[in-house]
Amino acid sequence: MPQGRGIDRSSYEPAYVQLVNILRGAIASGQYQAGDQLPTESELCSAYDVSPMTVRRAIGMLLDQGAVSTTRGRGTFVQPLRLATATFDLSEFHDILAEPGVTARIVEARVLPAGPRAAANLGVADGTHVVSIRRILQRGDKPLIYHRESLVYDPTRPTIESELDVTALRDMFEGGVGSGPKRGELILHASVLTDEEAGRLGLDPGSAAWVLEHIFYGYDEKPISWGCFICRGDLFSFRASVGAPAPEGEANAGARRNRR
Amino acid sequence: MPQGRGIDRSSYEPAYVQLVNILRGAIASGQYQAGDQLPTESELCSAYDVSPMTVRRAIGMLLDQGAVSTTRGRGTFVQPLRLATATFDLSEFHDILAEPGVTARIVEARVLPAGPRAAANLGVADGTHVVSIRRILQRGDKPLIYHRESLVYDPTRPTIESELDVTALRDMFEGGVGSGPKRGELILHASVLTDEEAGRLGLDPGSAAWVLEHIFYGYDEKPISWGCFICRGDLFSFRASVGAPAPEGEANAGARRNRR
DNA sequence: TAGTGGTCTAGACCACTTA
DNA sequence: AAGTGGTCTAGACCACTAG
Repeated sequence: MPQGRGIDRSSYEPAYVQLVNILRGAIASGQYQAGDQLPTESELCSAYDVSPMTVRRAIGMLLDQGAVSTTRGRGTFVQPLRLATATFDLSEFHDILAEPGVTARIVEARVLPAGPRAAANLGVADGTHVVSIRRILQRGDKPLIYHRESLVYDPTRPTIESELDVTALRDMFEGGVGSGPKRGELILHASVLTDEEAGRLGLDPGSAAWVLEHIFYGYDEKPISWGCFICRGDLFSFRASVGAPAPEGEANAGARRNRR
Repeated sequence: MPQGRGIDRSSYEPAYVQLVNILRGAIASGQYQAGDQLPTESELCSAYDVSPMTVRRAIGMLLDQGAVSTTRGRGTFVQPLRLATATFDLSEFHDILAEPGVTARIVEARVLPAGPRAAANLGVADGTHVVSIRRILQRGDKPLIYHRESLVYDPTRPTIESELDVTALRDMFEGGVGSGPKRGELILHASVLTDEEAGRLGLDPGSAAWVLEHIFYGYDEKPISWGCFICRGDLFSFRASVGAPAPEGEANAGARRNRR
């Protein structure tokens, strides 16, 4: 049983968060190692004088973090380090868009017949007219991201003008894409800049780049838009950690919920 | 209030899962749209005849999925689509390693003085001897991933031999890295193959590639290993979705075949 | 002040594993 | 048969938001 700490009932920190930190600390320090069994729920209940639901919630959080696994009838066991649990997010992109000096410059916006790839992805017949938008995200004069997008052309939905400024992109990350799309799929590719892309971004053709491809669907499950963000490989990378999170002594847990 | 469904107490599916599906369906169908307030917890309790904890758990899941946000004193509200909530995982790597015909071929394994980057990342003095391992992951004869790794040389820990076969890599994803490391950090870069890397992978120099860089730390918070997986950009991509997850009945059309 | 979600209690019954 | 985690109940008090 972890030593030296108990639950501080007067703390602003909920009991279940304290318990998570106690257990995670015991794992991080090697007191419980991969494969070891944690104390049973009832043991934890009596050891820390909390109710079963509180222990359950703490263990549930460790489960979500991949730190332990549970088997009904056997117990709770410390999980070994697994790369497969690592996840990457788009916070770097989001941070870029949130910066004050970042603007979007439209380099093309017109209605034209869809190419074969756009038609396939948008679920329309080859040659159907779609709205094509190309824009550069830049900080000052420095291009960061080149965005190409094709939207199904729907004259009854005049949202197009509102799609054109920076806030449209910012909203895509932060606040929602109009009220239209209900669901999106993203694919991240490694790529190398073509001549056109390199020209837009002011780099040499053949430079490393990310491509973040996206498709958005409406409530009817039909595609609304398809496009991709082409990002300088030298400016963006993705980070993740596995195992015991952040060695910083922060009491950062619990902050996962309730963003916004 | 969502219509037409109730909680089936005789189902193998827990009540809270059923409630999540009911609410998510109501959001996906547009019955509740971004910004709308969901029924309060007590309303849901009486509407579906379940206890507060069950409703709470269902809403907690929607919160984790980013589908709703909650504010104490105000209520529960449907979240708009936000790209920033998308996460990518390494399941493709994991799947590759799990395939039966995939093997690891050691192309180098020796003790040599650390270069400046390895020394810095491993936290040892420049020129300290480290174990350098380079291997190719291949399916049959086809190279998929080139892995370079440097391990701090510790004669007291003779785990080195066991690090050399396929299972060592598989375990890194699935089962854990020996019993040594406790924590790891990962960085994903977009890159372009150097001559040496291209030679190892049987591709042309300048091809697109992923580089997954990793550092593992032991219980003493000292680095144990540093290295990177260099992966063919044409074979790997990362997928994620935002908003209501893809419907069961496979309506995702062309999103699958697409590879830029 | 009324209503909301956030936390927590002290149990219960069940399915499952192990011996 | 004993012990484990998985689900669920029917409340409680609190902090916060709103009118």
